[in-house]
Amino acid sequence: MAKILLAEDDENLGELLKNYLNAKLFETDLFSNGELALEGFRRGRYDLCILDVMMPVKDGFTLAQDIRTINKTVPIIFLTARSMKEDVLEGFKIGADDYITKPFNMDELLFRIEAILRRVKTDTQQFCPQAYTLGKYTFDVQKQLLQSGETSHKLTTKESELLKLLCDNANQVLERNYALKTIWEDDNYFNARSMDVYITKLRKYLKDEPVEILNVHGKGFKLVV
Amino acid sequence: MAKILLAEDDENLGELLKNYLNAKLFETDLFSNGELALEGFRRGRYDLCILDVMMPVKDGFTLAQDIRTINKTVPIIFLTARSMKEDVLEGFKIGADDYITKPFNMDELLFRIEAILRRVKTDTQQFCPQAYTLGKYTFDVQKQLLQSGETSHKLTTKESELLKLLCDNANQVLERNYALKTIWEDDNYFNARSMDVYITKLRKYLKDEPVEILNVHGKGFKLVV
DNA sequence: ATCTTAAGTTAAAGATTGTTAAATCGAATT
DNA sequence: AATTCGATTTAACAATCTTTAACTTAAGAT
Repeated sequence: MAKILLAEDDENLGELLKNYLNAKLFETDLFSNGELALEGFRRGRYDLCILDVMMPVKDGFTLAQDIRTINKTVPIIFLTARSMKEDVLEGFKIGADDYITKPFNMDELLFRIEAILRRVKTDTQQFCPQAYTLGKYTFDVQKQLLQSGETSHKLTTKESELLKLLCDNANQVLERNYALKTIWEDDNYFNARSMDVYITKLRKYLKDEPVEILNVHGKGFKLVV
Repeated sequence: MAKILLAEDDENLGELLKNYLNAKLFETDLFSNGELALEGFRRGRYDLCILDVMMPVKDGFTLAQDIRTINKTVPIIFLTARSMKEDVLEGFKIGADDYITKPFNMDELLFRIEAILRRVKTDTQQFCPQAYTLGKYTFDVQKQLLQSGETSHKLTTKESELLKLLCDNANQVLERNYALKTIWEDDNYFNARSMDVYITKLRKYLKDEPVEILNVHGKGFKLVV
C-alpha cells in the first residue's frame, strides 16, 4: 500500500484529507508545516508527497526543493489556494507532477494520485522470487517447478496457482469459493469439480512427502506441513 | 524531441495548439476525429496523446480505450469541454494521466505535458534500458541483436518485438491479445498461431539460458528470469 | 440405517499450445 | 518483368492442459 506524505497547515483540511486517503487504503502521515514535513520525509520512505503551497515556517515550494535534493523522483502534487498562475508554473518548474487548486474535489485528487502512482508503479513492479519447502521438494512459484535433488515436476499453471494458494494458507483452511474465485474466476459446479481433479494431481506429487492436503468437508482444503 | 498525437475536431483550436506545441519543440500530428487518430496511432510512434473528449465519429474516451489495447503505457491527456465531473472520473478510470478543461491556458498545458514526460523519462531511464540481459546474452533492442562473447543471433523484426514485450513484462504474464494487438495489430486465429511459431523460435535461442518462456494456458506467456 | 450431498478418482473429450515444414509475401536485385 | 532471398504466415500434426463426465467413496443429516 502506498505511503503518502501530506504537508498542510490547515488542521481541519489536513485531518479531513488524511482520513479520506486512509479510508482509500493509503497510509498517510500529516505534517503541519514545511520543517516538520521535511524531517518526516528524511525519516520515512514515501511514495508520493502532497504539499500545500502556503505554509508557515517553510512554504511548499521551498519544501519541494529540499525534498528534491534528497530524492529526485518522488512524485509531488501541490495544493494552491487559488488559481495563481505564477504559483502553478513555478511549481511545475521545480518538478511537480501535478497541482490542484482549492477548493477541490476529493475524488479528483484521488484519481490524480492514482494516475501518478499507476505510472510509477508499472515499472517499479519488481519480481519477488518465491519459494516454499514441501518435504524434500522446493516449490519455485515463478518457474512453476517442484524440484528436489532426485526428481522434479514441471507444474502446469493451474497446478501451480492452486499449490501456491495452499502454501500461502498452510495449516489453515483454504476455502473453496475463495480458491475458485481467485484461480477459476467463478465458483460454479464445474469449476469446483475441476479443482477437485487438481487436488488429486497435487496429492500424487506429494504422496511420499510429510505434507498432506486435507479436505475440510463443506469448507475447503488445508495443507498440513 | 517528443512526438505528440493530438485529436481535436475544432479546426481552429487544433491548429492553434499544434503550432504552439511545435513552437515549443514538440512534433505534433493533428487528427480531426477519433477514427483518423487511431489510424495515425497505429502508424506512428507517439510519446503522448492529447485527446478531445467530444469528437465526431469516435469520441475521446472510446479512442483512449482503443489506444490502451494497443499500448498500455503511453500517457494520455484529455481535453474536456467544461468541468464535467463524471467525464473526468471516467477518463481517469480508463487510465488518463491528466485532463484539462476548456478554456485552458496554453502554458499550463505545456507544463502538464512536461511534468508527465519528465516522469516517463525518469522511469524509462531507470527501468527500461535499451538492452536486456538474458542469461549470457545481451539483447540490444535497437540493433535487434542477441549477443554474447561466443555467439550472437540477428533477430528478425517480429522476433525482436516479441522478445522486447516479454522483457518489458518479465515475470508477469504477457497477455496474448495484448501482444497480438501490439505487434500483429489484430488478434485473430492465424496471428495467434504465427505468434506461437515465434515463441518457439525465441525458446530455441534461449534454450541453454537460465531464463524461460512459460505458457500460461489461455492467458499468454511469461518470461521468467 | 438410509438418504443426500460433497469429495475422490480415472478416463475421455475438448481446447490450446508446440513444433516442423511448406507456402506465401515483399523487398532488393538482376 | 523475372529472380532471389529472407521474413512471415499458413498448414498439418503432435503434445499438453483443462474441463467434463462417469462412477465411487466418504461425510453429515434425518
